[in-house]
Amino acid sequence: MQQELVNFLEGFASKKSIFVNKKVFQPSYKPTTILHRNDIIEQTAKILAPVLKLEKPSNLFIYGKTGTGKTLSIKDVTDGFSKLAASKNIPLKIIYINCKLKRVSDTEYRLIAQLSREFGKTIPATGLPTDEIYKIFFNVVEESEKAVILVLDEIDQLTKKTGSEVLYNLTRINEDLSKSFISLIGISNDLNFVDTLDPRVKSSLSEEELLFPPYNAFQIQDILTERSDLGFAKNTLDSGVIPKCAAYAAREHGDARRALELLRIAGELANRSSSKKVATRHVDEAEEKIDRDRILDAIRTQPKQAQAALFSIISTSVGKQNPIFTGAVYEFYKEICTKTGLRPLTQRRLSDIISELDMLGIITARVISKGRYGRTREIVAPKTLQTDAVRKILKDAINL
DNA sequence: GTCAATTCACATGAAAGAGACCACGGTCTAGTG
DNA sequence: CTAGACCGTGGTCTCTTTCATGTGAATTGACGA
Repeated sequence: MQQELVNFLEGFASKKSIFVNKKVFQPSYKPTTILHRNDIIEQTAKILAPVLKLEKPSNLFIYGKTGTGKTLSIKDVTDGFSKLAASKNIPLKIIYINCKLKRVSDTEYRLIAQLSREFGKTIPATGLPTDEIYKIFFNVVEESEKAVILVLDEIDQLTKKTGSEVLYNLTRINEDLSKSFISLIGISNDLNFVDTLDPRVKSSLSEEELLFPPYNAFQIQDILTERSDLGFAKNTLDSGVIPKCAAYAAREHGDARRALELLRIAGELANRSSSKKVATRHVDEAEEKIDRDRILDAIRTQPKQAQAALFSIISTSVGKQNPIFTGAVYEFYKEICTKTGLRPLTQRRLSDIISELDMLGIITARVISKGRYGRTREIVAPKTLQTDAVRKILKDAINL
């Protein structure tokens, strides 16, 4: 190892870290007190209360933007109920499922299979007819008298992919159950989600609704202060740091998760640059780094075809002032494919890939009409992507 | 000059196909007592 | 006789292709002033 590096590492090891407990900044960390959510937690608990008398509570629908404490608050409430039920011997089963998890619970089959697994059944990942799975699930619920509360986080992801069929079946399953019942709690980031639902599902799912408002800058400051007292060593934060993180996050619709991440990265950057304190400039750097990392990560994890498409986009737009269009990208893309031996996709598919890349925030693409000269997507690759480093990553990825 | 019709270059939708997984049940095979 | 290997069938899931339809404004061309 190079002497320089050794020196650095020695210095690094002997120096005191700014952090005393990094875990408190992780999204999975569960604080003992949840700030600024008391009233909502109380309401939720009241709605669910009948379950303790083995009466079916109303289905509950919860919405609010990301990082507004939805998941955290609900988990807090349900944990409370679980404990209470356990101490009073109430047969209550609370199942929390995140519908976004790929290959676990993002389709009808997988969701029901996952539910059955929660009851201790072993279900193959695929291979059985869907109604078979429903039967298994039904039987295991009906096996003994019990109350089931089903929390479906990111429920919008589920219906986006599979339609509202599943939800309809789940809300209706109570009609056939005699000993037990299932209450649904749906959580969604998408405020308009309910309106896109099938009306039958809509009315039964949202018997009760709760909205999690975004945190304002002061509330985020409270949260950050609380966490940093736990996570950072004493007197390692410049006074402006927390307000700045809070301000950034409040601007992005009050996302507390993001604020915490920002603070953590800023701390890490300060650590690495071996300064004794976290300064506001570290926050700026952190903001930039998060952005960059997110995009690079997204690029790296894309499937090959998408990478080839992105490479075509970047290559065609490099050195050009004007935005480029789908047709040009597709021409270039076909060339790339013949060069690399990749099977070229149809333009139809490429069009979808481009809009997917846009959704991921990697590029900007919007549909414009050029009148007589047709209708197409105007694609802009940000300057930060038009670097040799990015192109190299992509080139390697598609073996060019 | 005005206005509706036309036209371009794709976008967008729906449906269906291909191929990878997988479970299940039946048949065959080889090893065991 | 039996455990395990080996099909064939039928199911899900993801990624694509195929076919069909939609779309917004620049351009065109007819019309009237």
